[in-house]
Amino acid sequence: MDETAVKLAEIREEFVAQWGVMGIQWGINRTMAQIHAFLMISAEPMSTDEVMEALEISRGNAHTNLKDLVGWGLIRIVTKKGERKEFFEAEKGVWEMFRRITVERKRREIDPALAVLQRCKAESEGMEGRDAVAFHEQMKELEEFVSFASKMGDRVAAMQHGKAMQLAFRLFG
Amino acid sequence: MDETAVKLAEIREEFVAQWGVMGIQWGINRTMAQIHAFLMISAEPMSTDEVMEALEISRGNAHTNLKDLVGWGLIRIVTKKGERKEFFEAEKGVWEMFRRITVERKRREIDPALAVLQRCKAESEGMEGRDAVAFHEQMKELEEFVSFASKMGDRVAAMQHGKAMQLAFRLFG
DNA sequence: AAAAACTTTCAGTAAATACTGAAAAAACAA
DNA sequence: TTGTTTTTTCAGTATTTACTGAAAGTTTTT
Repeated sequence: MDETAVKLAEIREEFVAQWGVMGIQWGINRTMAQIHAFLMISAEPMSTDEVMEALEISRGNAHTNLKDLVGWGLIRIVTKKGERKEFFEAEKGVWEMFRRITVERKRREIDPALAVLQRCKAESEGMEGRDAVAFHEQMKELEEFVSFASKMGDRVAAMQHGKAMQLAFRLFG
Repeated sequence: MDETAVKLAEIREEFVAQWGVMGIQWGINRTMAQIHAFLMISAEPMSTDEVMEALEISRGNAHTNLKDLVGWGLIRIVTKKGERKEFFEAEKGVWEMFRRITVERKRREIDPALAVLQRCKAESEGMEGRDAVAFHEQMKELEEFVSFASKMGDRVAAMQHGKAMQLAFRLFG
């Protein structure tokens, strides 16, 4: 292996390691972020065994996190002809990644919160007294905002890369 | 305490509890989310002791999470004349809350990721070979997108409620 | 059918995170 | 100054989350 190849391998490892550290701050686990990083910079789809070896993790850990990433829509399972095992390939397009993260976060974080707010709003509807009215009003404002955020998420997720960027630049470019 | 007051107390407790559950899914801790919920629906600023009592948590826990919330800009310290202790009051406006969360998340999650990407991009600059070029290209695309997201965050955070809503409705209303 | 290749689950363990309660430090009052 | 109130820190503990390695399950091949 020549000098350049060694250097490249180092940078790639550094990227995977650092992306893992980021993962912790994003509230997803380190391994999941590392696997995602590893697949993002892999030219070919990788098998569970290759992931295990590259990150020095157990089969169970690799399996669980690979399947979680599939659940997030950030990687997909592919098969190679003549091979029996599953290979995993990352979505590489940044806009598509962003779209899928938006969809999932909305589903996991926004919508459940909205349900809580709607229930609290409904249950305090029509109650009398300063405190009750103030509570109801607060729930209403939160609900309206989160509901709006939820709709925005849908709209953004429905956009094509080109259209989205065109719009973004028109606003802020 | 009349029936309505009992009912209200129940809904309020339910809201605090559920907001805590949400907190876990958002990657912040349960107690922090509960304190935030409690202060959001409190008419008056609350002392550490009142928070401890309401949520049945220790002084250390209350203290740490109150100070973390201050760090997020979601609550502020206020003093009452004649009282020596500190009281805490939540920012109640939804847009202002959103703005502060945006600012902090950018600072804690986006900007560090951007730094990683910029470093990886710079270190693979000008390297030769298919793999190196592909890696550099991927870093470049990620960096450009995250950099753009970072700028968007700044713009949104700088907007006043009215302007933001006006814009949002023009786009998606 | 049995064997081989591969995937999934899970009990046990390791590591990270959150919380308590009490002691130390700081701020203020007498 | 000394005593009182309030805030902050932190060692020890509890709880939660992540990970391992091996067993069980599944699919495909022979």
